[in-house]
Amino acid sequence: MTIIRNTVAKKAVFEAIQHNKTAMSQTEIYAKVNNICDRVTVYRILERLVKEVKIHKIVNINGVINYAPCNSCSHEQHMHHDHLHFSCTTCKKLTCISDNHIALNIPSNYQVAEVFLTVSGICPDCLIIT
Amino acid sequence: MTIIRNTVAKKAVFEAIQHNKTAMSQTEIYAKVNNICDRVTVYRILERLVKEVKIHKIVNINGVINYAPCNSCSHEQHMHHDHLHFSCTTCKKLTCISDNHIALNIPSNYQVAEVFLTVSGICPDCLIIT
DNA sequence: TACAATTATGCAACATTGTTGCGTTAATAA
DNA sequence: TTATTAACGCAACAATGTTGCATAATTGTA
Repeated sequence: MTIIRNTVAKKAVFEAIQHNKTAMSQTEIYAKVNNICDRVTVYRILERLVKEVKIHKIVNINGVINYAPCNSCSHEQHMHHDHLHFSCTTCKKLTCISDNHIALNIPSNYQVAEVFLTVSGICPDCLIIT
Repeated sequence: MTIIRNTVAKKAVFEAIQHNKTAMSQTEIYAKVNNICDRVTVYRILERLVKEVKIHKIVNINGVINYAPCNSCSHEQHMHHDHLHFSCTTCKKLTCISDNHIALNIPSNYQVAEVFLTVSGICPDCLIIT
């Protein structure tokens, strides 16, 4: 059994994700914990936090992977609840709107792990500017 | 007004996408139309086909953009119907399962363009192997 | 507190995916 | 058949993510 270490960089990365309104990409996270560690380390920390189910991955409509805190969901819930996300085509920000419970009709020969629901469009902030 | 040209490479790319069961990435599409054109040209053709609403983009859970034919949906429908996709964590293949009509609760200050519904897990083919 | 075990890190180098500029080629209308 | 210009090829670049390996740092235990 491996021992999980709570390093300075890991704490910083986790807090950065927790205190942000929108989901962040590795680039944004790296910028926020500026100089605390190498960029590769950020990738490895994110990988570990996902494995520990403290954060989760969401892909925005451009294919960039974003990370959001995994509050309000226990380990068991995590695998089956439905995330509703908004991916802004203007500012590229990814926002978790809420948890929606959606009835899906998935053939029984598919083994479902997670459900991602992403809505693209223009977010309130960008609508104001335009 | 710009004139749309139907080139040899464009036809080949479109047919490759249409005749495939699963959605394909640029890399897979380029391999399938082998030597017919440059890799950059494939990107540009895909961009045009999306604009012409002949194919649509879907992002798999790893952030790779995939392309699927846009059958059974007119230009107007396209922007508003809900695509149900399965993204396999094993083989990375992206499959369109069906069109589901889903009731979403999106705050009115968000301007919705498209809805993407992706389910991750293990597809039937990979379940057999394991 | 000091030490040992091993997790986590930094650096360098690489892989993949996607983009841009520009000169040339080829599809289409007249 | 020719003119117009959309589409292409090539080269170079940019962004994102990955791997290997030597070194540093965390944590349980003595």
